[in-house]
Order: sequence, then C-alpha cells, then structure tokens
Amino acid sequence: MAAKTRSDQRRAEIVRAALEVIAERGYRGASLAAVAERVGLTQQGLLHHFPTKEALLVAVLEERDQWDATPSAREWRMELLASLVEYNAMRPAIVQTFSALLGESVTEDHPARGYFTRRYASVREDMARLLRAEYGERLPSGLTPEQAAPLLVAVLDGLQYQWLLDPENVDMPGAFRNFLVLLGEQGS
Amino acid sequence: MAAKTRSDQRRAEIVRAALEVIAERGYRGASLAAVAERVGLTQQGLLHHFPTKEALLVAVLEERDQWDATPSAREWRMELLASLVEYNAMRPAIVQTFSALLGESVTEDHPARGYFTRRYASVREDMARLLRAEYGERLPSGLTPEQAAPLLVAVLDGLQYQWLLDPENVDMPGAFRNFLVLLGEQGS
DNA sequence: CACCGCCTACCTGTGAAACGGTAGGTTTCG
DNA sequence: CGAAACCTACCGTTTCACAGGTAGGCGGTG
Repeated sequence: MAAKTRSDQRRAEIVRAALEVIAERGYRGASLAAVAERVGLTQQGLLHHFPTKEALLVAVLEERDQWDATPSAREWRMELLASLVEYNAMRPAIVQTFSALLGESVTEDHPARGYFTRRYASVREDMARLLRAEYGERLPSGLTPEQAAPLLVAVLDGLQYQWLLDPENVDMPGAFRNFLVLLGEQGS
Repeated sequence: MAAKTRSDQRRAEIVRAALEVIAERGYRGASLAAVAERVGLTQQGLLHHFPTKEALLVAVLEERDQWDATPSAREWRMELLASLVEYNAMRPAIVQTFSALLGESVTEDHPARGYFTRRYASVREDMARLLRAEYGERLPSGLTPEQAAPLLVAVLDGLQYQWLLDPENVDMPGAFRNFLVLLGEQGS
C-alpha cells in the first residue's frame, strides 16, 4: 500500500510543513497560507491536496500514530523509554508541535480532542503493560501498574512543557531518569 | 490600595469573563467580542477598559498570581498540596484556562511565554523548599529536593491534561496521592 | 438649590488585514 | 487526450483596533 505517487510525496511534504507551522503557532494560529508557502504552493494549491484545514490536521495526527507505532508494536522496555526521552530532547520541534496541540485540545470542540482522549487511554494501557512486564503486579513502592501508569505519562508530558519553556534550566532526560529511580527503587 | 471604584469592578467582571472564554477557545481563539458579550458590552466598550487584547491577557495572568499568593506566602505542607489538587478537581474551568494557556505558551512569540517561564522556575523553587521542609536533604528515594521538584510539578500538570481530556476515567486527586506515596514511602 | 462643565464609560461607525473556502481556468505529465 | 496538479480571482466572515460622538454622574460655583 501507499505507493509513492507524486501526490503522496507532495502530501508528505505538506504534512511536514504543517508540523513546523503548528509548532510555531499552534493549530488555530497556523494558517493554510503559511503552510503552503513553506512548500512553495499557494493556499489554494494546498487545498487541492487537503480539502479542509481539519483534513490536514487529521493527516498530521495520523502521521504521529505511525511514528511511534514503528518501535515494533508496543514491546518496549523501561530502558528504551529513557532513551526515547533523550531522543525527544534532540527534537524540540516535534515535541513542541504535539505539546501545543495537546494544550489546545482541551478547549471545546477542538478537532484533536477525540484523538488525544483516545490516545492517552491507549498509552496508559501500554504503560501499565510495560510496568507489569518490568515489575509484576506490584511496583517496589506498592503501587499497581494501573496506578503508576498515569503518573508515568504525566511526568513525560509535564517535563516536556517545563523543558520547552526553559531548555537551559530543565534537564528533561535527567529528570525522567530520576523518576525511574523513584518508580523502581526503594530508599537507598 | 485598589479602591473598589466602578471601573475596578467592571475590570474584574471582564477578567472573569475572559477566563471563561479562554477556557473554551484558548487565547488565540478567544475573541474580544465574545468576552465583551459575556459582560453585556460591545467589543469597543471592552477596549475602553483594556486597550489591547494582550493587556487583557496580562490582567488574567496577574489575577492568577494573586490567586495562589493568598495561601499565606508559600508556606504549604504536603497535605495541603493534595487538597489543592482536590480543590482543582472541582473547578475544571479554571484548570482548563491555564492548561490551554500553558499549551499555547510554548509557541513562538506567545505573549504568555515569559510569564510561564518565570512562573515555573519560581514554582520549582517553592516545591524544592517544600520538599526540603518535609524530608530534609534527601527524600526516602535518595533524590534531592531539587531533583524531585520538577517531577512534582510535572505530575501536577500532566495529570491535569489527562483529567481534562477524560474526567470519567482519570481520578486526578487519587493519582496525585499515589505519587505522594511514591515520593514519601519505600516499598510497603 | 440651580447651573455648568468635565471626566468616565460607554456607543456607533469604520477600516484594513487575515482567514478558510469556492469556482473555474490553465499547465503538466503520463 | 485525459486526468491530476496547480493557479488566479473572488467571496463572506471574523479579527483587532481607531476615531469620534454621546449620555450620565459628580464636583464646584454662584
């Protein structure tokens, strides 16, 4: 599937440009004209590939889904999670895109709201599974995987905001590793 | 100071309305007309009290500063923090306002960016202070207060997003209490 | 108390820009 | 030749903001 037709290539270019513009201005602030200009198109030329602005957003979100579906279908380990954070720390643009979208998505009738709601439910499940694989039914702290999973996700997101706002003073990968210590170890 | 002149009352009304509209549409999506209508004014009438949209945002942020400055100047305890989360869980609107603003603020040239950067630096300090008062130089896990503080803040924010997106399935106060267990106790 | 002038709090009117989207023509390429 | 890719032209709406007018309360003065 997904033959590399000329059209598909163009669409991929546009989606990448949209990621950038959304990172800079958010979804509401991202104009079709700005995205179009970045790939050397007019706004109407862009609308030929994506009939509405919302269709473009959907494509962006789908791109993201394929993005972390690649690490061989949700069979991570704790170590990989830490290195994922390190990887993210080298790509502020992409982190910024989805942090901005997450923030917007809590507002009413936002077109990404359903996506994020579903996604976080699913990510929490994945994380609970991962924690169970790592620690069994009880973490060293006594929490169940289902209790710890939302905290793990919250730390990932929360650290991203602090880091995006002040990358000089917030060591995201280091902080996350500290959290893993918190999860895994009992008083030294 | 701050005599309750007619003007000050009006401004307070407007700020409250702005909080609501921002919660629903974000800052970029919040139109002056929508805020004005909510207090029974025209958009131009509103601009008499706040000369620009940005001035209104500044007033909203200042309101927030006074908001949690009231708990007797940063002398909280861990217990109070948990009950603050419970309190927030009863006021989704206000949480939504500032979660939406935080999300937007990571985009370029956002007028609230400086505010949030400063605020988070200061909140991390406050939290480190609080943790030190509670646990001394080392938490049970071995982390220093300065290492744990960003994690505490991250959990607070991250949980808010998960809860706003899916209040039925995310028990924010409960999850936060679990985090306090993680911070304070060693395996049961 | 009557009058007057002024300042505050609004209003109407207007504008320029940006927005997403439609319609329809033209080029390019297989 | 036919379809896909892209453009020009346009439209209606919404946005923040400016300009200028008006109504009403309030203080001072005769």
